[in-house]
Amino acid sequence: MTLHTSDPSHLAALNSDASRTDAAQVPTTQLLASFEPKTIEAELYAYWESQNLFSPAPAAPADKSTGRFSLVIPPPNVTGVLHMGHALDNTLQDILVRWHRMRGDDTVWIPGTDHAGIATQTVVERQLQAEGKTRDDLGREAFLARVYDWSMQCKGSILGQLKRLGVSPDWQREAFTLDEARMLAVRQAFAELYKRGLIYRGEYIVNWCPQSVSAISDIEVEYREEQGMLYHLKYRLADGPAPEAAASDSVGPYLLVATTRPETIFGDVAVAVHPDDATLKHWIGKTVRVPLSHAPNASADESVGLIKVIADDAVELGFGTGALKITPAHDKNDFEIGQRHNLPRPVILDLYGRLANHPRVPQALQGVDRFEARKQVVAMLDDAGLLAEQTPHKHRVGYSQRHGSVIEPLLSKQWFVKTTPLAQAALESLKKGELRFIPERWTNDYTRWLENIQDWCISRQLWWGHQIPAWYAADDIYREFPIVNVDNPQEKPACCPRTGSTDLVPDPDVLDTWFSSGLWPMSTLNWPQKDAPDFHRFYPTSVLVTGFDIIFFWVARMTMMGLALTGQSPFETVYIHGLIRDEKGQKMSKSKGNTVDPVLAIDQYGCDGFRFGLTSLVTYGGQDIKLSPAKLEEGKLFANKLWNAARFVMMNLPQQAEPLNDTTLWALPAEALTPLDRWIMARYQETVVQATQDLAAYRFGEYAVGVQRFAWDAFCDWYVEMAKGQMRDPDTPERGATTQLVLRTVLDGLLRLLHPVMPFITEKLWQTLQAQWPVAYAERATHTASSIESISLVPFPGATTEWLAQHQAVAHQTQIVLEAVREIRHLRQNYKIPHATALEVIIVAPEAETLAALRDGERILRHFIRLERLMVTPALNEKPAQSAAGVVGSAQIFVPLAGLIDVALERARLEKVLTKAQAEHAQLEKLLGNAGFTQKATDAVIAEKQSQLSELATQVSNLQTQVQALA
RNA sequence: GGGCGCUUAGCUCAGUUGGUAGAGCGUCUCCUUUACACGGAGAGGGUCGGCGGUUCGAGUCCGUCAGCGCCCACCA
Repeated sequence: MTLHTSDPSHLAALNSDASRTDAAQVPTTQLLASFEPKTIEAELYAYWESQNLFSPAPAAPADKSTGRFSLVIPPPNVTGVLHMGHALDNTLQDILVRWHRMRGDDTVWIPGTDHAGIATQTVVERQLQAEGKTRDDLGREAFLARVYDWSMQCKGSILGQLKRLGVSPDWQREAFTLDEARMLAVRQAFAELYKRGLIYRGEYIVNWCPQSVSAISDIEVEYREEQGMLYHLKYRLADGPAPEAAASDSVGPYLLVATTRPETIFGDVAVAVHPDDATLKHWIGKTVRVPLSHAPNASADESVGLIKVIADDAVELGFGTGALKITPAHDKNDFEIGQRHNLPRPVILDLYGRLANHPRVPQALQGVDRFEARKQVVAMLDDAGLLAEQTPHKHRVGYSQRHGSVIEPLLSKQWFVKTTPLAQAALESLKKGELRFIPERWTNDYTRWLENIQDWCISRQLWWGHQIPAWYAADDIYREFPIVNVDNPQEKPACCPRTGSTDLVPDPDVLDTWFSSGLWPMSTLNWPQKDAPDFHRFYPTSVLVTGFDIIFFWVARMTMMGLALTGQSPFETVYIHGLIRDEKGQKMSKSKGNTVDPVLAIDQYGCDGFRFGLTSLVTYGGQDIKLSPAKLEEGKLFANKLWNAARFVMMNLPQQAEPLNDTTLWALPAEALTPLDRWIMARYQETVVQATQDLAAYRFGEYAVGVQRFAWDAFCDWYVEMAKGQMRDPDTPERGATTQLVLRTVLDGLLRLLHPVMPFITEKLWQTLQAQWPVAYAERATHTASSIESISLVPFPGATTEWLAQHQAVAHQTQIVLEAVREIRHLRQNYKIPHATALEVIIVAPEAETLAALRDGERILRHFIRLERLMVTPALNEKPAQSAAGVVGSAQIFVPLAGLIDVALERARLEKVLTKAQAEHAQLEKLLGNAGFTQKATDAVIAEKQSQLSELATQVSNLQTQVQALA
């Protein structure tokens, strides 16, 4: 079947095919005997997209009672590849979105991609490198054009992969963190925060990545424990003997200073000791000489190497030598100490991580890479007799998360966000209950981080990104006086307010990618554009679905920015799922080579099977997920099962033009229904209730597994099997039509229950069923007035609680019949009675209700068990001899097998069952005899225990009789 | 140094207001019955990591110990 985008209904084709078919011959026989996902996925997705099925109605519904559901996608990197984390994240979002859409909520899910500043720029720079060029060769404009082109090229690929997942975001609203609309938001946000003093420019220690030649933020640094060296260096008293003249340990006095980074000694401006350090106290105020400061260096000032010993309690007593060298430009802690003591801060490393051409640095070392310099400095120190000791030392080294290069703390002038007030607002909002985490425990991590937050360095010395909307007068060559057009952020400022100069140059730096990501829930809804209807209609969003790894990077930044700029938390709920790991529980990573490509998995298991398998692994506690192919395989098998169940139903349904109302079945009088009809209907209703509760509580795994159990166990294994009998029994032809009604109605509900997690197969089966015998729904999803025929737009099943209340007891009684079937099957298997042998079965049920249920269920028993003779009686004068026996509730089952059974074997088996029943009985008796229990337990619990006790008592006595009969 | 998570059947894991345990896979047995062998029927298998406490009652709450994993933190 070909789909034409202009064809309003692809069902039309289906219907017309069907109408040409002979009425007796149903079109569904065209469905293949096994489900082949590939044949339907692309076709249906194209159909959905062409019909704009994922877009909400043009305007918000006037009816205020309609629910609202909005969420934004965590935007994948535009040049990235879809991984399993995306697959899980987006599947869960899609489940929510499809569910809410079916419920008729005003639903939108906004898709998009992230420009991923450093990551993307790096890749393109590598491409250039391969061509023997640098970004400077191209120039800023040409380079950006090239990155942009490449990004757009990649975007199609990642979005295409996303579509393979069958997700249903509103593609009409697709956004990109670096597009025009998002740029408006970034500039507005920057200007507003700047105006309020929440963004500032200043010179501080930043994490410098010498490889990307840019600053990065604190959380982009990853610390690894490493085995390094701790060097003890001799800082001689300045007025002691001339140092380099006599390189020997005997020359003193000197102060021993411990450091892991001897190459930074040239940036030393002091040595600090703790004011209470008894052994070193007397050094305070003395002047010492920085080692090697006399190394040949023509330009060196004689006084340069002379530094003071100061007191500061940031020095940890008892660590190392007790003396700390202070290098304010190359260590955060030293920077702070330097500030307190008003010390200079010479920068002795350049932007590429080499020792700089600085007068303090010996000429021989200038331009030498930091790690090479370290080796050379150590050698020089050793030669000069200034290295007292070197010991192995474990310490943490910062690496760029992105590049893997060692991060250099470096004094640098950058833009920062003053985060403390923003974090404070976020914490208050949390306290007021405007935001909640699921699972709740993530609240702690979020809170702790916000409480200890550091200012956020947002400028990057890159080209790919949002250029910082600040300018400088052309003659302000050190960029000391930024000019931000706070009142008209989208425009370049007219002139410098200080000098009136109109010759302005833009700040060359760009913003951290997370700055624009932090605005995502607002910017995608077109904040701050005038009259942005989406913003008013969908902000704040309902839920954010993401992994815990970006709570700090992204979630916290969004809440801070959202609260600061709109006064509202950008979302009400944050649902945090676990990480997908490989089968051994290891994190998936490209370098380990243990990644699973979701697209390949979809090819292998089918999208629905893949989604189902993945979802069934999701736990409420948000545990990490070990991805096992077996689970995906199970999903695939389930899809196949569903497909075949539907095939069976369709093979047994008439071709009918007159629509069936979805309420018809539930209005039938009880007499029109068989016990198993009522049983499956009750089980269906229970499943609807449970599935709805699970989805509402974000229990994705329970939802999926719960519906699966109903589908497979209840519907397929019991009802469909019984339906065969009900439809083919010549004695009760009237049952056939009712059974068809049950099959059609329950299957329809089942498909709708599963649609959120298995969109393709349910759509295909639903459409095919509709073509054969349409169902008309009492309520229709309200989010669109369109007449598109899709399961996405019909209501998610609602429970008919009155019906359930009325029939539950009967359904429960029928359960006993099914248990009897199981017990008899068990006896047959236990005695290895061939399947072909018809059995004689005697059931003794003294209890009226059970007796009635078993008598009503005779057809069920006869259908599932090959019976020669069946007797259901309240009492028996004489116990059947030579019988296999069993108990179900208060009833006894006998299968006389004269001469066939092994008396000893049966007796042993029964005794085992008896022992178990007796033990349980004894425990219950003890419990009920315990005054503490009867006084404190609730009535309901006591009543339940009492009924269990009486049933067990009956079973015990029955079993005892049976055992005796075999004596 | 703080904080968090996990430890339940051979394997992978559920188990949300405490009422003596469940699923899937695997194992064993049987069945090609006209939706599906990508299937059906049945069986076996657990002192819920150790110890202690609260309680009439604990896999479930508290304490403690052990093992595994993760996050955060300026000991040079």
